Amino acid sequence: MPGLTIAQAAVHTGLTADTLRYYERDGLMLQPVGRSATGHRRYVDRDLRWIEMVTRLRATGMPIRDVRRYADLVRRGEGNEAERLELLRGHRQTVLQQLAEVQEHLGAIDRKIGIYTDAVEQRLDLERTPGR
Amino acid sequence: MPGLTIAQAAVHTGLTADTLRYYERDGLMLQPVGRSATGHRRYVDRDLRWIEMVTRLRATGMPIRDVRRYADLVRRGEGNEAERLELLRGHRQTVLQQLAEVQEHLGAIDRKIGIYTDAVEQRLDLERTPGR
DNA sequence: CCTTGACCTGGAGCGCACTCCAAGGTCCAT
DNA sequence: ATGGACCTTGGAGTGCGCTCCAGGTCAAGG
Repeated sequence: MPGLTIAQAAVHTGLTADTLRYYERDGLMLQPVGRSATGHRRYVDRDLRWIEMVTRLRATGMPIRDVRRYADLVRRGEGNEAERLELLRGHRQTVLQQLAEVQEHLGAIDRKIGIYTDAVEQRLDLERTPGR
Repeated sequence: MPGLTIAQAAVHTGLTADTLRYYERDGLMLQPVGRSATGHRRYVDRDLRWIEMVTRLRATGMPIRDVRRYADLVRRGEGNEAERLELLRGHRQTVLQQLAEVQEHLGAIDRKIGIYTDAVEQRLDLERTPGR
């Protein structure tokens, strides 16, 4: 019987079995995952590669609803590459902006860390030379 | 009457008035925001600067509960700089890791964008030279 | 034969971070 | 002094993305 069980797919993708079922229910898969004779899901390569893409989109902050829109486009087959491109490029811009924002905020936090580091070192110095 | 009204503070901080009240209720402020004679909040400089720090922590993904822990430390006054440092440094590491992860995923998405760009351009070429 | 355990489904529940609302008081320009 | 914008509180509601659960099927091992 080819393909991975849902538990194996969970390990492989780093998601939980619950999340895999949820993604499928929610229309994020390109097609329903195949089933064994007894109705158990079998994840084949194509499924796993698609889940990897979904994971990348999610990990970069794309909402489920937009992942579904993308899945819808891919599912419809060739001919809408321009639309897919627009969606991905839009997402790219969003991510770049977020990255820049986070980096700026992190810079400010780093400066704060610098201040506390100085304060703590000064305290240590004082302790090292007691009697003021 | 000194300080900004909640509406003005909202504009200044980029948060909503509701969120400002929520932050205060949830223990994220260093002390309760001052009030006018009639009980309306007045945000002074110190409040606004603290909210900016909170915003930076939130924007870099720190959960409310950790911001509150940090606020608790600062509220307790001098002497726990080492603890604050530990909290901020821990957060810094988390953020750096996230940034790296997002950048890696974005790289993969960029490669996908490249593929679609090629596909779309090829389609355009075909249209430009009809009758294959 | 019986238990164990992996899987199934539909649906409820949860944690997070807000966001909104009702009912009422305040401010101020005309 | 009146209308309308703004503020107060406590508490309920929302959207997101899972996460968990009950009750059931099925196959394999002891």
